[in-house]
Amino acid sequence: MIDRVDRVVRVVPDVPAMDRELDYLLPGELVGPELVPVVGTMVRVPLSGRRVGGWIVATDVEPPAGVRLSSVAKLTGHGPPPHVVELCRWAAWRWAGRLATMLRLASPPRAVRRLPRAQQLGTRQEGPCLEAATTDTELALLVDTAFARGGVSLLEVAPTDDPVDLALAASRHGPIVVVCGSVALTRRIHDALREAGVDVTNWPDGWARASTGSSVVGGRAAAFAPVSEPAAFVVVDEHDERLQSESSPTWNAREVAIERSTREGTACLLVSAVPSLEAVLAAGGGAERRGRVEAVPRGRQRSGWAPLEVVDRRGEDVGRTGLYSTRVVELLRRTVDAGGSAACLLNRTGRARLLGCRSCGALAACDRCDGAVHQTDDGELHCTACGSSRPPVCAECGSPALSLLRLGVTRAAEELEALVRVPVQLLTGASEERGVPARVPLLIGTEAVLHRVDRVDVVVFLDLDQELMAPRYRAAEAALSHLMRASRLVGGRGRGGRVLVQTRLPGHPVVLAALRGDPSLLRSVEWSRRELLGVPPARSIAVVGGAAAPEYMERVGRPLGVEVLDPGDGRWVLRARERDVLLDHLATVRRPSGRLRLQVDPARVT
DNA sequence: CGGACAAGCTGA
DNA sequence: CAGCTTGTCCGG
Repeated sequence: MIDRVDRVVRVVPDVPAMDRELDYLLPGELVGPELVPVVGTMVRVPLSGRRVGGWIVATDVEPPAGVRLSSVAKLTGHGPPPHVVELCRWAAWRWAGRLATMLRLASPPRAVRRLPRAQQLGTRQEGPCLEAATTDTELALLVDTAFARGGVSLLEVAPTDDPVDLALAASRHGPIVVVCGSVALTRRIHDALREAGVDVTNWPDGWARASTGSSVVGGRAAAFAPVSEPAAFVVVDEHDERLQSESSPTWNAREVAIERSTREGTACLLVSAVPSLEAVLAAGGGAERRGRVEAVPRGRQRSGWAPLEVVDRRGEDVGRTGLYSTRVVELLRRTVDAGGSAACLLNRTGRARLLGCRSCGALAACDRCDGAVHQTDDGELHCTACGSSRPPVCAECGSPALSLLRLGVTRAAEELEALVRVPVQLLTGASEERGVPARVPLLIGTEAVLHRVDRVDVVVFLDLDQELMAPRYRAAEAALSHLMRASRLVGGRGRGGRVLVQTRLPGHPVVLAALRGDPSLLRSVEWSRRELLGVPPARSIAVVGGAAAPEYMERVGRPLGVEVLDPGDGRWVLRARERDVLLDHLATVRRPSGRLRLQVDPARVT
């Protein structure tokens, strides 16, 4: 053994709340041929009387004077390679999180004592087998252009284009890292690549093999895969909100892939039928917002969008006709009679979101806190604000006769059954059975329908306005992505299916974009709106909440170039035109002890 | 995070 | 004043 002399290493303990780096002696006898300590290696170290896990983040460091160093207790196994540790540092800065949190994401689920031998060159099957699997020349051309140009590319595809074909086309250029928000899709892509003879592993189970040069397919954390020099990072359905973590740090896999490809000089392919503004900007959009968007041929894109029928409800007496216009009832009847299937969408759970008294006209409110109440499936009136429940009678006059002013999907299902006179299946996020429900002629549900159903002939958005006007800054993009998914379900223009929307906003850019099958029609309008509202990606924001928020905000102070908004509800919003200005400042602010919720560029600001 | 230790509350 | 809870500090 060359190195019997104890060295000093710097370790990040796996205690995110600490957020510190500590130095330890590394006894020479721990170092064996299988596991040589480098930056990223996972260790166990003593920390105030106990042992905790951690990561080496620097070797051969000069320890500060006057501290008695403890020794590393154990080398646990391989960890994220040095360049991924650096990426984690960046991500911790980018989303004002702790390094240990990001390192956890990038680490194997179980200790990896030894790495499998790298695949021999030539073991990977290539050539004819793979070429045969990639029959889609238009997608292949799109991918080849992106590779030829390098850097970050946005590939705007049709709703009906299969990400599997795109991944196949990309993997002709070498090992790739595929990141997607949907687990089901992850499996499909992985299986298809393996079928085509690609050496591929899924994240994070195949963590160890990922570091030996194979392709990787996984969920959002796959952006931290321990690969070196892949041919490309491919972010599938880059607009998918599931690519972002809802809890802080609110890191986004698309942004991680973009940063990583820039650092490592590899290509990054952002794929979507409804590109986010973030992707357009990253692909070199600049001020004109056109970006280097590589789109499939216009005709192909258009034909991937289903024919859209817009039912303008402005002229109707909606108070009388309710949720179902005569046109919708007619279409559903005809579809079911012809042996087809239809799905209705209503993004409101329970029986009713808003109720009024039939005798005195009062709006139903909570008798404890005056908050809004909604009627749950069991008929009770439930208050979201204070959590109390009461029987469905008017709080003002005691009358049990309540009218349902805004229906929830449970009640909507009952009405639909009465109108069309066929059994209706209800499907919500709470519905238990996983996977695809039995094929039924008529289905009603929340957004879950779009994710859990494979194919239908007709999709009806009963209340598109609710989605268009939702108080979330991404509402318009989200609504368009729902319409896109609906197009996918009915199979685009060619299969005889259709999508129908009921709306009072027939001229809304989202509706126009879906009608023309051209998502770019939303982009410029949306950009101006984000500018106006001062939200991402036009501005960088940080939402500060939790018990320790006031003290944190005191420490934040009034930094130059950062706007501080105090809505007065114990939460603050920090806003900056220059992202670096905001994040560099946040990086200098010491967190107070206590609960602090810090969300940088969250998907919603509520 | 979790242990150590200090400061504050309670009961006889 | 013991015995317990609550708060604050700090770790190599």
